[in-house]
Amino acid sequence: MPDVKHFDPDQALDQVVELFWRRGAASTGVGDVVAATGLSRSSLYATFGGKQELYVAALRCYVERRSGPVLDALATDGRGIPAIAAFFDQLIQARCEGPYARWGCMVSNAHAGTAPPVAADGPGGEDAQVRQVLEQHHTALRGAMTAALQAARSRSQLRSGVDVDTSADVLALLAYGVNLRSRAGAPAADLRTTVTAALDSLRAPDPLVKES
Amino acid sequence: MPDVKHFDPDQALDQVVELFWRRGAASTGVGDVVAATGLSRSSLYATFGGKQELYVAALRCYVERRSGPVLDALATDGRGIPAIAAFFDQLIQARCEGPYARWGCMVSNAHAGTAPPVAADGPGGEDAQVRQVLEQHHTALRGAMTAALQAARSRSQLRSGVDVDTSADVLALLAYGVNLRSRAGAPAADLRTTVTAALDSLRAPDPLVKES
DNA sequence: TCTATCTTGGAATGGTCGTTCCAAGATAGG
DNA sequence: CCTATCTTGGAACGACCATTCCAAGATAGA
Repeated sequence: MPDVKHFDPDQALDQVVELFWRRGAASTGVGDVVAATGLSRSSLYATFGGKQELYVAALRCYVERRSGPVLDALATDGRGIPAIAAFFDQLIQARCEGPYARWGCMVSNAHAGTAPPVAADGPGGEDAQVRQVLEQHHTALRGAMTAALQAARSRSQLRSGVDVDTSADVLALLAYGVNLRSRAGAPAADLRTTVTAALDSLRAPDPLVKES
Repeated sequence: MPDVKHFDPDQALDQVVELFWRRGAASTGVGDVVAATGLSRSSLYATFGGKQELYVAALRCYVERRSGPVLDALATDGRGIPAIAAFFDQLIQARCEGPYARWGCMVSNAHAGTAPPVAADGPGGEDAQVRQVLEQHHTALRGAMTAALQAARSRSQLRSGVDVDTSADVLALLAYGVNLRSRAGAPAADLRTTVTAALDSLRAPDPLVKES
């Protein structure tokens, strides 16, 4: 009997993601969302709730549809260190060129744009859901790095003494740094040099087949 | 003949720094600044100009008075890797405990809270001054890391094959990651383990004095 | 086709934003 | 003490904010 929605919420959410990703939650008004999606305020509020819920939905959408596939690819890629290098190459390219150049990572941006977790800030805290998504994403990132490093270990690509778990943490923090600096305009070449150095520090030296 | 200011602008700026540092520029209103400093709007605007100029002044103040001394200490400390380890220890402690716990780093936060540098965004861009401070701080951070690593090299603390400049970049990006993750609530112990692993990957292995 | 039910456009609301303005207060050279 | 000049408190302003509301439109089962 009832009427049906005149738009696709998933597609609308994709546009909202791009807004919040580029400009951040605090600097983006509901009016901007209305203008970008073409929806009316009524549909927006009926479908997603208020601005905060819309932001959380967009952040979840980013994690699931943008980060998720890339991290899954890294986690299941069995090549080891080359897979990690490819991941960072792809990351730096996306952060510095193309339609999302200089937008950073929506999750990294959210780290800085979300209120700090103060004590006695029970699950009622407005940003508690945001922090939960941040934690979920961090776990996924760490997990993907760990899997890739385990593959590297099993292929004897790792220098002796390299610990897989803590090295995964180092690479994860490095990714946050890349995301942050790319948003400020860091040259892609610099970022590439830096992550290459980090990966080289994990790699086992070539079994000296050639020397010059 | 004229009247003289009834307050100390430098001290007021310190309070403003704490506001913008904790809550970010977009989420902090001029009313909040008035409440925190006790100044009137008139004095505020007469002394610092509008909100954006006030934020830039606060960011510069943070870089000069908070980051500056710590980076200088790192750059002139001649101990090498122990100096870098001490720097990160101090950083993580400040980021996770005490009065500024979970505030992150104001500069790192600014990376995410500032509009991306779009093309044809001449020096008139509103956030151009912010990005300039970001770049200045990044250069100082890199420089301090480089100096410390050079000290480490001259003390033969570095593994052979470690490049000082690119390793400095890696450590700088790592610091951004620490700042970001600490704001989201990352445990200090985890961060410490991670940076220790990163430093270990640079360190030359102990001249096997003992084996077990 | 009729109608109950949902959606949609857009006006309206109360609050907050950054900024301006001015009368009253404070200062220090004359 | 006087007064030119700056500072201060706080009211006032228009723009914008997130949110609500309602009449008009669209839908699909009966």
